[in-house]
Amino acid sequence: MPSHPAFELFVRKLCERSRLTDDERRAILAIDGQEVEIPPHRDIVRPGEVTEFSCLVVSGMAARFGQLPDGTRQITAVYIPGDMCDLYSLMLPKVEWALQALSSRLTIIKVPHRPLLELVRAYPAVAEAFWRDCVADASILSQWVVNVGRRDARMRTAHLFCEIGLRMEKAGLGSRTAFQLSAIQSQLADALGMTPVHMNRVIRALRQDNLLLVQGRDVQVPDWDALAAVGGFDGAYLELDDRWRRVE
Amino acid sequence: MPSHPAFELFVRKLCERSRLTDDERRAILAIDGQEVEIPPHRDIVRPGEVTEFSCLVVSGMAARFGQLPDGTRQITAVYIPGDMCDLYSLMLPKVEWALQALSSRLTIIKVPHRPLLELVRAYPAVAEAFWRDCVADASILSQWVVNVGRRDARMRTAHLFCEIGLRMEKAGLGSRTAFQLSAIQSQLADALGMTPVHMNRVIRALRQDNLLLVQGRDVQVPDWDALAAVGGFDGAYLELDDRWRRVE
DNA sequence: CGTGTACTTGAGCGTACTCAAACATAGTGG
DNA sequence: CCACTATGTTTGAGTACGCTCAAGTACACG
Repeated sequence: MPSHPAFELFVRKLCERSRLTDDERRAILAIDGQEVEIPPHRDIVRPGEVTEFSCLVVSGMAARFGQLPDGTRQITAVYIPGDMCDLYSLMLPKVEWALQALSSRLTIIKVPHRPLLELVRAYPAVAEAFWRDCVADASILSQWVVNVGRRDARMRTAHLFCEIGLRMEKAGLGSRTAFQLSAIQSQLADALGMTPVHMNRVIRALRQDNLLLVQGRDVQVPDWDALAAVGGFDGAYLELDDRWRRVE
Repeated sequence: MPSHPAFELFVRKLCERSRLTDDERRAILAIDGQEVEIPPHRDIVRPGEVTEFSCLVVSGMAARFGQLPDGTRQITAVYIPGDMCDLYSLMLPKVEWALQALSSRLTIIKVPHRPLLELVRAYPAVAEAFWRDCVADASILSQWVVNVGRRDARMRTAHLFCEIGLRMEKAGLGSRTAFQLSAIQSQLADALGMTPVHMNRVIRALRQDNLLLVQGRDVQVPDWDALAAVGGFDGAYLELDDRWRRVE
């Protein structure tokens, strides 16, 4: 019986960073959960909640965000198919952020914590692989702070599109120069710490410079190196290759 | 033979979030490393480097930061005594950030990865405790993004001082209303994504409102609740209590 | 007593914000 | 087939927060 494609994608990503035996891989693929469709604007998990599952993205995109008392939101992570959102919660089930659909159509698999915990306790190598996945997520988060804190709106935007493009390409969902982005401008603004109006102007400016063409879902990058230069982008932080992984 | 106080502090922090047996605690305390003093403005680790140790802060403060091509810096984490900086690097030895002294006097213990790895492989509960520590660090990082992305300079500053105060108090290094901060204004500016000049004005304004008194190393908070209100601070994200930790 | 480091203050400017409205586009029901 | 509605994008005008450049002050240290 073939396992779910999203799990295959997830395991493939893990194996890019960690060395897993066939046995361990099979053990991960044996896990399953409830596949659900999430309507837009509804929280999958809410801040302060104690969760009992992590979410594997099947199709569409999800985002993790923090919220201020006045309702202002800041997206702190974007998840694409094959990403296990909130793997963190396996170690700290009380989450301090919200998880929401970014796209109008999001399908996820709710993976219960219990079998995941049994898995990491049976296979230490899997525990390390999951831990490493969390660390890679934190590496992206760290870059996000730099992005929001020290780059201007134009650089920030270019940087985000480079990151998402590269991640989509690595996941086999289009190329870095042409992919589907299921997020509207005001959500991008929430990710980059700016207002929707200004977001619009920046995207427009990038389009006029022929650096970035966003039309509805479709994103096209005529000259990727140029966009990367504008964003000061260096993809090393994504930790997507295993050249320097510990192998002992 | 008594172990180093910094290790005691580290283990105490771990135990606030994770359940460890005496045996496991002793195993962690048995680790040691080289104690070194780090002069200011010198990197402990540099981006792109492959590290072979993590750093346990003994005294003073350290910071992790990202750097832009033009040399602009953004601090993404602040570490106080008892914190194991860069525990991340145990899983991903090639680091994408720099680690530097924040204070003029920083003493750390360079803890080699090898014994740490042997430890986590011998004691799965220790691996989980370390993993959980990384997740808590990421929780702080996530809040940092919200702080820099969506709060104005005044809120941001108040929030940072609330966070550091609370962490210092929990570590037994002063109270949230009176502690020693070994960072200069331009470093605070690097942490909050603003210029040193503006940082100065904001601190000054907070002082005039009798919310925050910073004088040299000394930080005093006349009315902590008021400062927390200004910063919209809720300490839950620090994950410093174990009420909701998984105990199974 | 000179030098270096950190802090303080001032003036002018620009990026990004706010408020507001117009314009697409797609879906829905009469 | 055309209002009608909802959602998202685009544009304009005015404002302000935080930046830059620049100078001056306080204090520690050799």
